[in-house]
Amino acid sequence: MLDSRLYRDKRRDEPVEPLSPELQMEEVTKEFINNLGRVADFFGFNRLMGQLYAVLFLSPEPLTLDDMVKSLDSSKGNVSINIRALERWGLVRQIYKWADRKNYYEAEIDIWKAISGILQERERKESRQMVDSINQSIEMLEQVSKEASAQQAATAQFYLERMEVLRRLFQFGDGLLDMMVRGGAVDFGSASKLAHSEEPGNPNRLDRGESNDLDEL
Amino acid sequence: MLDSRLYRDKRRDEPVEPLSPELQMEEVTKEFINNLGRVADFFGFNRLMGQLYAVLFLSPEPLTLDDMVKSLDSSKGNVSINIRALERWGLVRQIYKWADRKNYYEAEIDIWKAISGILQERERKESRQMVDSINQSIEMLEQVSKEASAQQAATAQFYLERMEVLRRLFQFGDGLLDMMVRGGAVDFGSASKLAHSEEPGNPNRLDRGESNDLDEL
DNA sequence: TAGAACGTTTAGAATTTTTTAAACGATGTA
DNA sequence: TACATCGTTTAAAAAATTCTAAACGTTCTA
Repeated sequence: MLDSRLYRDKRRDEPVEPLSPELQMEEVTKEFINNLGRVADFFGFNRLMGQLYAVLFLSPEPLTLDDMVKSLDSSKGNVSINIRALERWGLVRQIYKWADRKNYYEAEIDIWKAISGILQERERKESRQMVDSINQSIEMLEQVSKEASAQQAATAQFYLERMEVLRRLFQFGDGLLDMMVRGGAVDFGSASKLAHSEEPGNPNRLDRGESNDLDEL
Repeated sequence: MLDSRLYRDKRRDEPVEPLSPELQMEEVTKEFINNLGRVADFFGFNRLMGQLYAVLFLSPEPLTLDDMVKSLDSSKGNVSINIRALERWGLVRQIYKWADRKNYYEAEIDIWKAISGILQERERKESRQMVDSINQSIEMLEQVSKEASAQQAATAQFYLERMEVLRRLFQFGDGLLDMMVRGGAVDFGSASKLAHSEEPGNPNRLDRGESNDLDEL
């Protein structure tokens, strides 16, 4: 898809004629746009969102819709929709210019800020949803294991054990996300113990007030 | 999609007639399968993979292809393909029974083990790819900023600054993944500084040998 | 008031992903 | 040998996602 002379496999050492600076810049830009497109896909957004962010990220000045339509060769409607999605995620912001009806956009360069927001609003939502659902299930299973026949109670008990494993995992994940957003510290030494149901003996404390040992969750 | 009596909105307090233990177990199971399907989707797999894992996760004995086809009401081909994908990711393993031609499958219960593998092989691949590409770009831009006109050199310089920001981010991410896999500790206090180009003054050391301060990457 | 410039919405087209049903090959059994 | 069982492959269908081009409403300008 990418027709790049610069990024091709270096092992075949064909003579690489030097490219003009203009072309080199163009290659760098294209490669970058492609990459962010792929990354966006990977993270559950879509290619165009990544590409739009890339274009803005490499632009010294804010750009208009039509600027972006041109540089990405996409349609105006598509760009309009996706740029607004980027805005909602805090990855892009709008700039207003005096006496200019056009909307200008620029990339949020403090990426960590944007990522924190995404983690908080998207990933944590997911983990909480899972934990909540599992907790409800556990409640129900405890009910069942009392009321039901021995046979059923045994199954319920089995479910309970398994559910508990997953609950720990997702709570671990949620704790991790929380630390990422709030700037705490996390020790993954405990993560490998997630599958086992023993109580944590002595949690490994870290040396900052903000830290959090995930075993305790 | 889910026709659940138990998980419906509790705020409308219609009288909830008690369900039989059988039905309760069924509800719990369905809810769980649905949830893992959604989660799998969220993480870039697909719904069926999550559902298959869920079914195996809640089964005391290993199951055959046809067992899973029945409990998920999917086609054999589809299950075959997706169960093998799960196998490749280390989320499911095959069990052989003597004098039985059928293949039996069971879930990997030590989930953290499986997740580590995924992080190592999928997410880290992504981050490394990005870092490598950016590094190549930076090299090229440094070239350009020497050879080119003042005008072009200025643009190259601008690109360089922006690229550096992203390089830091993805290296941070890669370091984080590495710590997750290897069981180290990570301090997210430094993450918020990612966007700024100042050198880290005094890295916050953590109290275990395995720890790693991401500023230093 | 007419028309241009701009961003959004929308209906449908194009593309990608997921699913199915049937064909197939391999292995076992009567 | 004939037949049944089992898992994989495959071609096509179905579903979901992404994209486009045109219509539209607003706002500004001549």
